[in-house]
Amino acid sequence: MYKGPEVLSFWRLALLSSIRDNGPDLTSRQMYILLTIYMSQPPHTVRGLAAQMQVTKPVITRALDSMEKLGFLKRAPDESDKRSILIQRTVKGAVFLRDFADTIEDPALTAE
Amino acid sequence: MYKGPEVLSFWRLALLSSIRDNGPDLTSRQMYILLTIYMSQPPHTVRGLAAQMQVTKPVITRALDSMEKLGFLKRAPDESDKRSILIQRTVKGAVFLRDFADTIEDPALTAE
DNA sequence: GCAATATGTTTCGTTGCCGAAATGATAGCA
DNA sequence: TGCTATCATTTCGGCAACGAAACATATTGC
Repeated sequence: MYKGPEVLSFWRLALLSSIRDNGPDLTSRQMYILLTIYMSQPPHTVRGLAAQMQVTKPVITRALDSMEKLGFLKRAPDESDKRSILIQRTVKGAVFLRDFADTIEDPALTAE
Repeated sequence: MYKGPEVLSFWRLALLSSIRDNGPDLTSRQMYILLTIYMSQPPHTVRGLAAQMQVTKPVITRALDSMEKLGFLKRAPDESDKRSILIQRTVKGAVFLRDFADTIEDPALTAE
């Protein structure tokens, strides 16, 4: 585990790599949602994410809109409760996260 | 060093803590600038940061405006070249970063 | 001294996110 | 059947960020 100044150093270099990477720059909330979809067990719903993050549901809806437009995830109807939707992964989203992990893990990849 | 999925897990939990923290939510660029001011040797100038981050100068100017308004840093004139400014630390900025480090280091701090 | 260059800021128009409130659709319950 | 609650979305006005270009000021070089 990183401790003290180390964690800030890591965070700083990771940010720099990601800033220079010229990919779509997601907000913290968008990034957290994306990571959750890919790293945590389904099902994922708007209300579930909103509760977890302690934000309102429109925040989730809008973040999903943005990332669905990018092709990083997709919505699917929940047949057992038609008020709900299920948020699902896409290949493009998986690739994006894989690249992101590589980028922040090894800052040299985007060094000048 | 974190590797593979680990780095994403760490990043995800750190984001969640920071989202729930109810502090000012800085953009990636703002956060990187702030970390640089506090962790890297002065002098720090607009042009220097812009070059480092590979962004345009207005991006830096506006980020400095935001964070100066928050009291996280201050501008000081460079007497040796009056076209330049020097970006300096503040107590409030140091406290913010210290809290941020604590928060992302120990997600339990903001657990429900 | 004066044109060319460099620094940081401001302006312009655009885009995107925010919270709060209202809406449409579905489900639960009596 | 109706009433209420829940889920997600949309709307509204406001705020903040973006890139590109123009700007004011200061410095450099001929």
